[in-house]
Amino acid sequence: MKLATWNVNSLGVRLPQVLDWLAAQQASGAPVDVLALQELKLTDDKFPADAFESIGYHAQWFGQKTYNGVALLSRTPASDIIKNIPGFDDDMSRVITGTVALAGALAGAPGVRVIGAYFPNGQEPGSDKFEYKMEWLTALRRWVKDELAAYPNLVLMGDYNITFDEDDVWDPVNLEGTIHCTEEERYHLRALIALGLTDSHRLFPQPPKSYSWWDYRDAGFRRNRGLRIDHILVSNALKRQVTACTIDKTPRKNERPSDHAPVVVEITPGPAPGSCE
DNA sequence: ATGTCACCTGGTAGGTGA
Repeated sequence: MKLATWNVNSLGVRLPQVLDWLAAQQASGAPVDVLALQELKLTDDKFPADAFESIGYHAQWFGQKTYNGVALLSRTPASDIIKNIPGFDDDMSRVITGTVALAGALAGAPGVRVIGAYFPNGQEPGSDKFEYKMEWLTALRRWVKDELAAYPNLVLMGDYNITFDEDDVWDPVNLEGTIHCTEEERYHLRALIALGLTDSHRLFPQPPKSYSWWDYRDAGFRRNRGLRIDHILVSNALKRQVTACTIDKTPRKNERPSDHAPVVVEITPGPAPGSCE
């Protein structure tokens, strides 16, 4: 089972690239089962559900004019949809959650709870937007704790706008303490991990200087001046079944690319707990 | 050393957010 997250920086602009990418994955023999999209930048009435349906995907979406906006695409329908963080009043569309069947699992096995999220950017430490980011992170953690208790198979993926540590930063010395790299943000990221989640990326050997975002300015991608801010966190129940995690830089080489690359995990259901190996 | 993109409003650019 393949799950992915991609901040497309305007689905209106990037739709052809998303369709192409999904088709290429399909052609490779390992189609994406679930894709979380961020920064749709379009209202719900403009969401191209037909285009996704025509290539075999169900969609759930939560749009917003100009900014934000998230969606979940899945090859089987998602159920129990939640938009944003329950109990946290927010006028931005940042989170969409649903349950999908665990492909390859035995019939009747519990599905996977998938949370797709576009974390606040935060602009700069000390700003109002940074304060909002901190409050949002606190609310997210409180809610994810409850979701984990209800759904042991859980994936939290999206654009976190936070690096874990210097390995996620192209210039850790000069960017220390700047947005995406502050101790306050990283505290919240570690606190999510402490709920019982694992960073899929670090379960496997990865190329050095692996990033998921490169600034459009200053030829950031060509010079690999990037940050790893897009993450796929998996619950402990799923961790043993994660068999791969990669950042696919291919779409970043397109004409008019998003500034983010998709991050992809493979989950291969093992034997049911208690069964003989 | 330098270097962007997308979207809005309200216009034939400027502002905002990232």
